[in-house]
Amino acid sequence: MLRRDYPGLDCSVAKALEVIGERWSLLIVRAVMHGNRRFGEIQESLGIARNVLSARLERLVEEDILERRAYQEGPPRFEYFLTEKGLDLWPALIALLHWGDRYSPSPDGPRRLIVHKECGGGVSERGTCESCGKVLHARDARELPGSESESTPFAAEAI
Amino acid sequence: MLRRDYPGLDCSVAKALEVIGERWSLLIVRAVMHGNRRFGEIQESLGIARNVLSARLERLVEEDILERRAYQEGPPRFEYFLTEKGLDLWPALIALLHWGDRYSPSPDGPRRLIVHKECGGGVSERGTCESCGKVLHARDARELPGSESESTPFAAEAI
DNA sequence: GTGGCTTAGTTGCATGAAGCAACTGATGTG
DNA sequence: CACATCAGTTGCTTCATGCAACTAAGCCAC
Repeated sequence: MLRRDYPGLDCSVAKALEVIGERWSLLIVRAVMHGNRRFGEIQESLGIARNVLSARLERLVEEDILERRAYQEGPPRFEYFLTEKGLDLWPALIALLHWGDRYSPSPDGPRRLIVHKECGGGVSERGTCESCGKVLHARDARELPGSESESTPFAAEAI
Repeated sequence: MLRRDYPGLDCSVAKALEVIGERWSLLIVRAVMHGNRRFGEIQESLGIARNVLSARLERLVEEDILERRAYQEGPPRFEYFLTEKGLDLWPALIALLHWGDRYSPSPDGPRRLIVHKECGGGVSERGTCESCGKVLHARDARELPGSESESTPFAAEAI
């Protein structure tokens, strides 16, 4: 990507893309929302090269989108959590997810179903609950297995 | 970016990013929404290298996000317009714009103001009208000058 | 009709990011 | 002691990006 910034552009979309527009960045955020917290988990779930993941995590922590917390001392080991700033990417992710679903659909329907924790209603393209109509945020939603089954807290204890 | 695809990832966000996740792609879509239709206009408004713009436009046309239309024969000249698929990126762009605005604010308030054409109300992070509450789409909104003044049809005649 | 201007690209080259595989370092297990 | 695990780091190759210069095709003025 040569440079990650877009010099001279006074545009909020460009500012956002300077932070999360690099290859893999947004997918890492999504992986963490999905419940992957450790280096190895994220690496495996995305199939990203380890050196690239290392660089991206460092930058995402620098940008205050992820937080790195030690979960043991022995050999120091860390987990990555989303900050508020990171969780606030949820509406953008939901919009992209719906767009991807609409225009590159998988043969067996939506790959994963995001639902409102409280009432179980589907989450619309705009991040609102299709059943109760509430405007949702990252912590209000969780992910259902869809076709694959795995761990499924969409930002459940993401903090 | 080496590869633009994310092989092996069964995720709608990844599918979306395979199409519009390359450096510059989303900014080109935004530039066209903003009213830039010609090669030179887009190039100048973004400061992108001409060969890269050429490659991106070709791909966006291939992916049916932009449509290339001749506006003269003499020396063949073209303009680029958004398709429905391209216009449907609006909610994602709005979400990113708000996120960028919140976390990389410009010193003099929002860089550009997006408003509901019909009633003049502001457009929320979710792409709804803050005044009348309607769920908006690309064609329902337009852009106000903000701090800079320029042409301002946010997808006004984007088709 | 020759030189210059505009528009929309294309070509060639230097740089640097991404991918891959192998390695490190600290620790825990049989 | 040998081996495995986890979280990276290092070295190397390949391909995308950015820059600048060039092409092409018509238009305009003198």
